[in-house]
Amino acid sequence: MRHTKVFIPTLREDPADAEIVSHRLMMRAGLIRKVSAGIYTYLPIGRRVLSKIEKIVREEMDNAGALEVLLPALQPAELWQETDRWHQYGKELMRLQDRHDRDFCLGPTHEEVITDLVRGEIRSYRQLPVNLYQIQTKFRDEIRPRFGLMRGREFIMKDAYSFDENAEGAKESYHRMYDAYHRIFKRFGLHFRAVEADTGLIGGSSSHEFMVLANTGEEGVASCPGCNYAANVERAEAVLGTGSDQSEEECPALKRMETPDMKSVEAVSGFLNVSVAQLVKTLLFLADGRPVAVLVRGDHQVNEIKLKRFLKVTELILADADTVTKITGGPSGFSGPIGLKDVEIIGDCFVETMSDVVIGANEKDTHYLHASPERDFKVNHYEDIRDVVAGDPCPRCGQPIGIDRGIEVGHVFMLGTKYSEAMKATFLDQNGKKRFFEMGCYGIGVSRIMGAAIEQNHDDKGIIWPMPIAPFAIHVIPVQEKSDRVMMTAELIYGSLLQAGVETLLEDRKERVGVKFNDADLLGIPYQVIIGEKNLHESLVEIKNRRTGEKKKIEVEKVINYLIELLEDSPDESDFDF
RNA sequence: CGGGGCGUAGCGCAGUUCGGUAGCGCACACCGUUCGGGACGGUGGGGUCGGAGGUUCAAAUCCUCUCGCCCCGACCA
Repeated sequence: MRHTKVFIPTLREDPADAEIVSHRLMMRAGLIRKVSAGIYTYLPIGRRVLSKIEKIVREEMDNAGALEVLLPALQPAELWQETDRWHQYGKELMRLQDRHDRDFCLGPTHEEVITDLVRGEIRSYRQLPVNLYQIQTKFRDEIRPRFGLMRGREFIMKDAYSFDENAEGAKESYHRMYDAYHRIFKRFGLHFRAVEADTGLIGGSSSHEFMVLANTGEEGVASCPGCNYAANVERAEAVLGTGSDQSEEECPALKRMETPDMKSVEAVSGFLNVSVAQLVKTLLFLADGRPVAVLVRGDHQVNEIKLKRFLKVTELILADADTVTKITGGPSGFSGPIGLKDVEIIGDCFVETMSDVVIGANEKDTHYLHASPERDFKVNHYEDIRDVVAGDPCPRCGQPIGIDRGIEVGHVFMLGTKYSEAMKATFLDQNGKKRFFEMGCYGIGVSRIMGAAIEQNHDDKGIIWPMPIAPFAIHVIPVQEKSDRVMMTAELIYGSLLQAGVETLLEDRKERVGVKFNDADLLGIPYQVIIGEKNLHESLVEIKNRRTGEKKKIEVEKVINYLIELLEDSPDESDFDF
């Protein structure tokens, strides 16, 4: 396409309200515009990228035997009342009423609608399994939409739902989707990991998240370099490695120590000149209103999801300063397990292996030295309740694991019969017996992928698209638009590429080169063909690799074949050799 | 919902402390020069200062209410 015929309103300056890099670059490169918080318009280039993403998703879903449908975004309350999610979903559900005051919502997800469809149409095990998917706009009234496309109130998602006659079949469907997701993300040309994940509100027995790795990601991803273990840090098991035990040396007697104003772990460790790993911090929580003391090593973090699961509570709040004093008798910052009364004490497993530690004394400006679990204080339960950290042993093979940041772009769940039971969705099995469908659901955040791809692939000049989802493959840039020779060559190359089926953008604006080059780098089309008078005198044009910045001069007659070969050879970002 | 910040031209901002009738840069239109990394000169157009109410001779500026946006937190595919 010709630049002057496509609407690409680039911005010279960063928009004031865009914080993260993908948001800034999508605004600047003219991919999106904001309409309201968490609500965006996709401009032509943005829409092209979405189409690329959708095309790959469709091809792989179709290959995996899923069938595309389109479910309504506007959904009646009755369906949601059947599963009780009309209430459970809370304020995140966008609700509205029609002119007769009947309740509706804008779908944040489609389990209810799809289950309603299937229960009405599928009667026999002979019709199973079935997997239906759609690419559609979803609505979630987020507490706080943020990060541009990363957390919108309206966003585009591919969701698929599988229905099987039994658990084994459901497992098979799940694995088919899991494999399809691997192919999809590989084809996008993105670095990603599939990780074990928490099932959250959707429920079900098993689930994996697909994370695009980027250091701006919101999620922590623990993964093992030695085996294929990978998990969301929310869920990753923290295990004791060999050698984590302290020496058998006798621990000296407990000793009180003045620690004036030393409230934080770092302050105490600095003041006493001991490592933070020699401290045990005590955090007070209110678990459904009940006070609980939690012990973890000074440099470890309490994992509230694990703790919640262990305590089997729905609400877990870190106690405020007043509550701490009420529970422990001492000021916040000096809490410890010694002398705590009427409080359940949960210790992280690692604490059990420690001895001779520093702990708070539940008294202003005081800590204890040389404390040892069991000898000096009692712990009711030892449990894995902390976040894993880099270097922790892999729970499968024991090698030290690494922690990366990731952006969740896909999630697959085994749902079991949660929805089919709630909605009485049954079929007849071989014996003519009614059974509930075994379900699975599978989501891909289509619009979020666009943002995640940019988070992972950009530099200070702009976007660097992986070829498979780039809006165009080649950007043809004539330098001097007044030169007939330059313009004719540009038109020739542009025309030939189009004829060869290569998606090409021709820079045909009357702008200075600086503007053209800077906008080209901002747009991030993988290869730029730069046509200038100087090189043309020697019948050469220049090809610039946007990712590496590498430039190569090629003879005009050979450039089309050269580019076509280049595109065939480099389907993704990991393969950019000339 | 709690904490912090911001709404002035399409975009980025100054002006608000201390009231005096709105400005800068970019962008846009036209003319000329320039032209392989965001040019220069000239001319020109564009504003209910987020909205409502109030105080005042006079309000972008002070007061009250309200709407919107951004960031942190709790929460979440």
